[in-house]
Amino acid sequence: MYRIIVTFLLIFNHHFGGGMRLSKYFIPTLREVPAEAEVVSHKAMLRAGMIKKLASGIYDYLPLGLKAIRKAENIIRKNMDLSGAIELLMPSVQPAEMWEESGRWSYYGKELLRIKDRHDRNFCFGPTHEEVTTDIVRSFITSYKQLPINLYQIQTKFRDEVRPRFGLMRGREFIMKDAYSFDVDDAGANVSYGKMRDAYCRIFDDCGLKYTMVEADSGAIGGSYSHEFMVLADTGEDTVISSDKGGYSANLEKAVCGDNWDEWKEEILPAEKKETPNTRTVEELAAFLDVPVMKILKAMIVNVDGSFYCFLVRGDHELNLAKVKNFFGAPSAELASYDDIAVHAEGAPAGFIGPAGLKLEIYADYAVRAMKNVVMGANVKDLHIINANFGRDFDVKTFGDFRNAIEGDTCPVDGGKYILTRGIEVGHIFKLGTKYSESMNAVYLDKEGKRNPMIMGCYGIGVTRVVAAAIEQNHDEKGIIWPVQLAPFQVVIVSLNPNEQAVADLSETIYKELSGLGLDVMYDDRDERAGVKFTDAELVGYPVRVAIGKKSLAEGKVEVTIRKTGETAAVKKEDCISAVMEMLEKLR
RNA sequence: CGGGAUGUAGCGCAGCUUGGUAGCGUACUGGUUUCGGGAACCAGGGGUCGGGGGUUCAAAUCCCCCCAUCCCGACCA
Repeated sequence: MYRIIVTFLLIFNHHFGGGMRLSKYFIPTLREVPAEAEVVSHKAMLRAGMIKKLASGIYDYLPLGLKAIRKAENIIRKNMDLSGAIELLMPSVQPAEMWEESGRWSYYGKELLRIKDRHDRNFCFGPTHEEVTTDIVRSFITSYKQLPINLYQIQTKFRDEVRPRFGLMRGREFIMKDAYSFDVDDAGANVSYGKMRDAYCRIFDDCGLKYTMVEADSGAIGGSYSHEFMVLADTGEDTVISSDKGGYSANLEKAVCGDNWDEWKEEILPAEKKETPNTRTVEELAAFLDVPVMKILKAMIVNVDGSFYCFLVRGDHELNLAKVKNFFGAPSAELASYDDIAVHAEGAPAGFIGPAGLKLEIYADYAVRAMKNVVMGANVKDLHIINANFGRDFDVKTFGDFRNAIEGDTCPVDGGKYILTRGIEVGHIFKLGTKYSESMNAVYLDKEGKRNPMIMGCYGIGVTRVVAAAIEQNHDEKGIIWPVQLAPFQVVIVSLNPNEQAVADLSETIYKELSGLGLDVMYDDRDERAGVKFTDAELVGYPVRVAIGKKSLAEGKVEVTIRKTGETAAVKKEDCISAVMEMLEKLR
């Protein structure tokens, strides 16, 4: 019996925790930051010896980095399994046929890394796995009785990003958890979606991260919905819009702007032409005329899938092309090129375009309707019209929500004021509908024996990005401050005088006891000076540090320190284990 | 893809203008002392100066081409 328990403990430790001696481990910390790193998490991961760059956007995961990645993966795996999703593993290299079938071989641009095998057949390195999953499901699932099903994997992906940057934050090769659900009908798909939403909340809670779930743009794929999970960090690449009343949050592309403007209380003035040489930007124009930027009517010519329209927004607002695209239900919308402007703007160069006299349909943002006595382009170089007014001087076909929200806007959902924060997109869940099931013929027979396409959802988490985001959110000038749940090692034992027998013995004892409890313990037994060990410990970011040295040991004590707060307690050596456990508990 | 910059020892940098035997800091190896907050001294090892071509008696340095890496932009006229 005893032997069985011991065996179990050994296995348990091997899989779920255990100790490591730093003298026998591999954490190549750097004293100086490689010049290539710009953002906090990138610098910290390089300095802490977690990653090494192999090529642009492609990194080695060194042991410490891999440990953190595995922690995140295990939290994700546990919650995915709990939600009823089933893990499998699909190939990273995929045949072009799959992608031709779904129509994405030509649609997907240069981000898709295409490769050929020795027989000159086309393959790609998978940036995502809708096609492959759909192929599996259509091969084996034919009846409503086998549905719903949700399959997921944790796999290395490759996207040949235009501009990889910020280390693991936007790499080309990265690790992703992706899940795909298949349902018999819309209601079922909504249930599957809800389960994933709940699982994602649990995952990011379990990771110990501060995050928010926001409504996201669902893009051109179906009229369904989508949510993003954002880890909040000042250094985030994305803007999160939320109402200060807490009733709404969304990303910038999606965040709704209301038709809730009061008309400006101004007397209507006669329109007048003004020479405005070299005022290409709104700021230059406003400065030249000495009027506020918001009095300027910004006119832009937009190429919506080959058709051209003019869009008007207030000078201090920005046009949101995603909203334009969705308004027309078009696959693409972009600002017109200079050549196209020359054709469609009556010869006026960019900067002097105005709605009056254009042979294009004019659309305007809601905020424009409230404007009075505006400055607009005269469609002639170096000429603007001041005191122009809607109805008298220009017309608009339709007003709509066509702009980016800004701080202080009134939220049309709950009436609060918009607040902008920065976030890092770590998860995205998506109701796909039948896009892939229809193009790839993933159908099932219902109770009546009729063929129906399955309703799909897809759900992604950037595992490596979660790790980077955790650092971005939790660090100080000394280094990383791991949330306990993601920490590669929860505790470090720093032996300050490894050559003193008493110190070495006690370090050894405490090390064995803590690792015996299933904790991930790093024992810094190196023959290094105290300063080196402390600095490394802070850089690597162990949540709890136990310092054992002859000075405090002379009084029978050791020091236990919390990385996050710097809080240190000198505890009796007998109480060390319980003090560590207590601190770890407090940090969870 | 456009603009800017950089490439010299593992890492951080100088040298380049004005061509003439490749340097500093740190890291690394050996030794002595030290060692509870990145130790001191002594002695060492380590370089296709991103690659190719050109000019020259002579190129890290000047010229041309290429490559790589980073930053900014590629939506606000």
